[in-house]
Amino acid sequence: MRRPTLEAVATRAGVSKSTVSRVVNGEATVGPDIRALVMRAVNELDYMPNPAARSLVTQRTDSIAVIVSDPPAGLVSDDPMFSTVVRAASREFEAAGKQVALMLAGTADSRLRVRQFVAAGHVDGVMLMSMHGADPLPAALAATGVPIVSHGRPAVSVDVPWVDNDNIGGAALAVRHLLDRGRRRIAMISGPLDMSAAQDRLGAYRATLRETGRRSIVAIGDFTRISGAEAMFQLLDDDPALDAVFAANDLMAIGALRALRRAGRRVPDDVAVVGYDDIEAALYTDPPLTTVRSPMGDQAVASARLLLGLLENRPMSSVVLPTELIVRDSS
Amino acid sequence: MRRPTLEAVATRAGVSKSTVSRVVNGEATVGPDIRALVMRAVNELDYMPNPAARSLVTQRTDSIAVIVSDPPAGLVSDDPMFSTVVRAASREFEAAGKQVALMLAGTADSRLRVRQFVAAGHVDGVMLMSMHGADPLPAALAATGVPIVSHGRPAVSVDVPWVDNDNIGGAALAVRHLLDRGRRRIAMISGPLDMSAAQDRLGAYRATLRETGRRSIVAIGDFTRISGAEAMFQLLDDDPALDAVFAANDLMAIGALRALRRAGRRVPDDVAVVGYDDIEAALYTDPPLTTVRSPMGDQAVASARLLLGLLENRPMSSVVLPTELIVRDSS
DNA sequence: GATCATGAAGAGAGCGCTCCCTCCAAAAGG
DNA sequence: CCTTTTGGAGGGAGCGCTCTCTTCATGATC
Repeated sequence: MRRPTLEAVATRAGVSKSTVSRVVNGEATVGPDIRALVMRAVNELDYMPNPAARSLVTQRTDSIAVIVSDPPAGLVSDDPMFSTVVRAASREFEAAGKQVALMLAGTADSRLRVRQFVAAGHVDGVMLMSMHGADPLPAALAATGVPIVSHGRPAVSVDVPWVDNDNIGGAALAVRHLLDRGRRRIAMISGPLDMSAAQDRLGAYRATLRETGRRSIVAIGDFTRISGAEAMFQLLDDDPALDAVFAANDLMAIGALRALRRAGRRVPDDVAVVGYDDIEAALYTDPPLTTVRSPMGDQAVASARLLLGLLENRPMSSVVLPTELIVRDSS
Repeated sequence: MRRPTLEAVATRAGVSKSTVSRVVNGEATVGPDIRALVMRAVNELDYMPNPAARSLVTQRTDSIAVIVSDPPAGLVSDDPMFSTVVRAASREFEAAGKQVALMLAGTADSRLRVRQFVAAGHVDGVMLMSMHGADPLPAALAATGVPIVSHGRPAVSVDVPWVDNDNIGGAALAVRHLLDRGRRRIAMISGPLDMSAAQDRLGAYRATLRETGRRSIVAIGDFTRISGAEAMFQLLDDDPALDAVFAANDLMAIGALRALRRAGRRVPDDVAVVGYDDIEAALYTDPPLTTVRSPMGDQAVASARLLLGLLENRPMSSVVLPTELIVRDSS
């Protein structure tokens, strides 16, 4: 037994397919009595339009690809960014009647898959997340003509509108705060330098220190807890006298906290720590983490809205959201 | 300008649509020379089959709905379970050539959306995540005839195969460990009782204590950090002399750790803490958290495989995965 | 009463693909 | 040499829907 079709509903209601189509799509040009008749038939048969047939003719799919650059299996599995951003964006898209197709793009294989998927017309739009600099995906997708937005400014300049937080301003906030607290030797744990957020935060750290004539001390991580811990150990090695560290995200700050504990340093007495993002976990560290709040959820929502606007052919442009320093006990 | 169709490829290669279709779908009954001819035309035109047209006739979509019961906006945004499970399952589905459609099912509205989406034939199968007891969704979806699996045993008995970890065995492990450590007054922070995992963990806690003639002391949380902290305060209020607490997941254990710190109790000296799940964060608490490792990623992979098997009409049955106690410094 | 404007409903082509059926040529068998 | 078998290729119906075009009824206008 097959699912009922438009035609079945039409027959049952004693009207034409066209009329049923009009009712189902909410067009105004149908008399109220006929509309009621059709609705009754629809309900009786539990009719639902076949999405494949519909999108075959409309050339729309009412779905959006959310593309996450996935690390190789096993790495960074519980990234709070993923959860927050995907959820917030999904809610926004669902509210607009768009379905979210989630795709992981880590390997070259999966990037090919993604490109094919998008080029085949599976989705009406694409939202990119956490793109790395070397990634050829944004350009490849832009070439398909499908509207794209990037959550986070792409590292290489490519003609894709984006939404980001004020990484430069936020990082400057963090460093100035440490300076205000009287810290002299402020180190930084940077994110991977092929991501614009990492570049900007590092750049602002350097610039701010330079203003006061101080030297920068940097170790590079990859935004994971473990890399934060490793970077911290290295920094302690490089400059045992450091009295503050600014981590480019909270996850690395958490790793740094653990490394400092292991190394016998007290926070904030010996070393002050400031993170970035203000994830929920920052409230639960010991001591609670001073951090720069980046409005991750808002950023995701803004990205989604940007894309939705693009789909309606409204002129849209990139957005920078403000950040805020949240002072807790780690600094 | 439109994307090239099968017909365009056929014309260019000088063969029939049927032949192109055969080549594109990898059928064996095409001569090697003709196949090469067609492939050349495909590449030259950058042809990609239109998925809507294809699924209109095949009645397949090659996609899977992953349905997450989403809490109201703003709550538990950075659930590590979400990230781990969604990613692991996605990878598995993608490897099998299935696309993942992510749907949030929190409100009654969204549940209706989900039901319609599935009933309309948008997907070939459904994977349910973290279903609560009262949720009518599993039954409603089962009625559509689309294959379903549940990640986590559904609370109410419904004819849906599932994959879970050994909640009873795992919780018993945790409690026995605390008893072995000489703890006398062992409290528990339970998860929401409309979820089977919470029920089973609580049940095993009670049963294990009963064996040794001890009283159980329980507070109920909802698997979030904040609820863990609140539950911990309540437990301290109820029984200031408690010397151990078993939290039904690590997030709540982390909340409990913070509450204990605020209340001036030392961990593990005054109060031992054991969690459940072994999320990555458990390694970074102070002190590092003793916990029951539930193989979340494996469970997600197993759920995905179960569904993929169902789609191939292979007979499949529910799975229980073993757990393991990871002893760290909090107990 | 004849003409025209208006709005509601029906007819049917066509979206791009798959898959059943038919056809044909070459190989195998008598 | 003719018939039968076989495998590779083409023809074309039809999947379920939308949307343009057409038709028809109604009421307004002269």
